[in-house]
This record gives sequence, C-alpha cells and structure tokens, in this order.
Amino acid sequence: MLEYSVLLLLRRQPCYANDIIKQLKEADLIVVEGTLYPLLTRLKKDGLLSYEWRESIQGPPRKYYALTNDGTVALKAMDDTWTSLVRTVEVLKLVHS
Amino acid sequence: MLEYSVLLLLRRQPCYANDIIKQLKEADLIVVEGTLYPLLTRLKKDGLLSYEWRESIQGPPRKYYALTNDGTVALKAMDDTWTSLVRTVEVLKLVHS
DNA sequence: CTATAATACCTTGCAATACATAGTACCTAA
DNA sequence: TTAGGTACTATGTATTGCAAGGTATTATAG
Repeated sequence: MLEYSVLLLLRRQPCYANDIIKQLKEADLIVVEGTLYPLLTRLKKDGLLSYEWRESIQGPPRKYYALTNDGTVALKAMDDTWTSLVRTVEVLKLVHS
Repeated sequence: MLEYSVLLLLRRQPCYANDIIKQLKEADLIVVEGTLYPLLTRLKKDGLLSYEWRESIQGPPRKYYALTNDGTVALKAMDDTWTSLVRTVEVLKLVHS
C-alpha cells in the first residue's frame, strides 16, 4: 500500500524524499526515512522509478524521483489490486454482518 | 488486512481453519495454511480469539475459533484503521490526479 | 578559515508477516 | 491393519517497515 501511495504521489510531479514524506503526512500516512529510502531504491532498481539530481537552494542536491513507463504500467496494476482488496473487505463486512 | 478479514469472518460464527480459507477464497482472497495457522495462533495468544474443540463427522477434531470481547474491541479499532487507510489512498488519488 | 547547524542521503540490525515445505496426529474405510 | 483423507503444527526464507546511527554537502556564525 505504501508503494502504491508513493507511485500515486509521483504521478503528478517528480519529488525528492522529504517532499514525499511531507505529502504522505498530509494524507495521514506517517512514514520515516528508514522506510522510504530503501523503498525508493527498490522501485528504482525494479525500473518503476527514475531520478535526476537537482541542486537545492539551501543544502546538498536532491534526488528527484519520477515515474517511468514501467512505473505507470505498474501503477495501473496496483489500482486494480487495491480496488480488489477494498472490495474484498466490503464483501466480508456485508456477508458476515 | 488479513488479520482484519479473519476477524470480520469470525464475527458471524465460529469457524475452523479450512472454513476460513474457503470463505476468504469466496471473497477473492487466497490464503494458505502456512499463513493462516500462525495467524490464528497469534490472535489466540493476543487474546482476540478463543477456540474450542469440536468433533468432525469425518477426520480429526477441529479447532473452532471465535471472537473474544477483546477481539470485538480490536475489530472496531481495525474498522477505523481500515477506513482511514482507504481514505488516505482516496486523497492521494484525488490530490495527485 | 574553521566550527556548527541544517539538509539530504544511506546503511545496518531487528521484528513482524506471508509463504513454501515438510511433518505429526487423528479418523474412517477397505 | 493399513491406506488415505483431514486437521493441525513446525521450520526456513523472503519481504517489509522501523529504529538508530552514519556520511556528505551547503550555509552561516565566530
């Protein structure tokens, strides 16, 4: 689900790690560095994300991650998976109430 | 989410492992023995489930698991957590579309 | 010029979860 | 008494998330 959330975020525009953490927090999802960095590295390794270095106004340069074509395809698949999971829970709620 | 699903199932009536696997499959959730048994043991250990042995028509006796009071309380909390997660994803979908 | 603080990225170790696989125990029927 | 089906259990592995600590770059204060 976190992977899915990150891809959703990056659909709009490239972001770097702290951007992502901040935006997830705005959606009530608390994620820390130790979780996000390995996740971004993994998604990059799997070809779903790419990154480019951009200089910062203040501080060291940042890795701005963006969706690749494969990432867009994977995101569509996750859309279906997520929808299916939500539906599963709905069914369980209804049938066993 | 699987934990949540199992508690939802057991809300209606006590079930044993194969019952649960079958009913989850009917809701399009594939779970295998190696996953479910440790999960049931854990929920029992945490006091969310109790079980009683019942004889079977054919084969060895079965452990029928049921929600405890603590389990019912935990289920309510999971309801909120799940609703929150679903809402989070909805927000991410809308804001970043 | 150096030291400090802030920012950004990365690594390591641990715990929890899910799976594959194999194993044990019980019951019925041939 | 043995074979097969059912039910429960145990072990090892991969993945995921977190805590904690570490490295590198930049700006600012002394």
